[in-house]
Amino acid sequence: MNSIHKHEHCSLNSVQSILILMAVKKVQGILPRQRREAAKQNLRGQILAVSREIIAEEGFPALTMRKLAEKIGYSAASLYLHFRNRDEIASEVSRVGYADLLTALSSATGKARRDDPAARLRALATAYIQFGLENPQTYRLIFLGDTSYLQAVASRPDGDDPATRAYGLLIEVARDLITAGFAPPKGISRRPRAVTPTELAETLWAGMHGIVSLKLTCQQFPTASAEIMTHVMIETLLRGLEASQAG
DNA sequence: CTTGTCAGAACTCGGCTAAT
DNA sequence: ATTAGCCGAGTTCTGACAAG
Repeated sequence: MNSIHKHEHCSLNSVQSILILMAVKKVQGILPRQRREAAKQNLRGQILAVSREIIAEEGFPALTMRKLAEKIGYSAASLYLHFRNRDEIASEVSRVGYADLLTALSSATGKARRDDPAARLRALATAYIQFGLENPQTYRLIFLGDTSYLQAVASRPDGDDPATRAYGLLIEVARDLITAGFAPPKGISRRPRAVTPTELAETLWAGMHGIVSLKLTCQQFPTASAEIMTHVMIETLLRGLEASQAG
């Protein structure tokens, strides 16, 4: 017995019957499609979650399609219904990694006084280095691995790009430092000019990245703790900038 | 009947190793 | 030093199956 016949036993007028029929059609037609889509999204999320787990525990090279499939209880072939290839999974995991980094940096700089760029730089550098050391496999994936994943994140059609936003946060701090008078010496060339926020930001990033990557890749060296290195790097840099301002 | 999902088989490729 | 064979990995093809 179909839905129409069921409703014929009720004392309903024709308009009500049509409305109910439409509702039934909606439940039959659209809701299952929504359910399927929800299930698909759910599985996609599960694939990404397990991928992150594998990368966090064993590193990116350990993320194989067969291992991933085994862990989620499907065949390797099924993974290709949800992702174009392994690179697309890696790009998506990278994007989540950048998003986590952005959250850490935003949270740290947000706690510092807005009108104190030196304090914001200290907070940002500390958070960055702490993130790298506490999430070594994620850091390796997004900054020490294949740079094409960064490009993939930056060129997403939906514009969801936490990598560029994190970079923008660093440039913002650099700009505030310059505005506040923390200007590096001009004159590395014959035609002196003021350093740009981008140049200062990239130099700062090189220092922070240097500490994290040395700590992750070289167990014996450096011997100084990351905490000491961060402190010395930032304070030396700030004093240098202040001195250049005075001179 | 159509559509979407799944798994098994097979293909291709790169890295490693033993034999020559 | 070179080559053949093996192995593991990513990917594709194809047919079975279930849901609508």
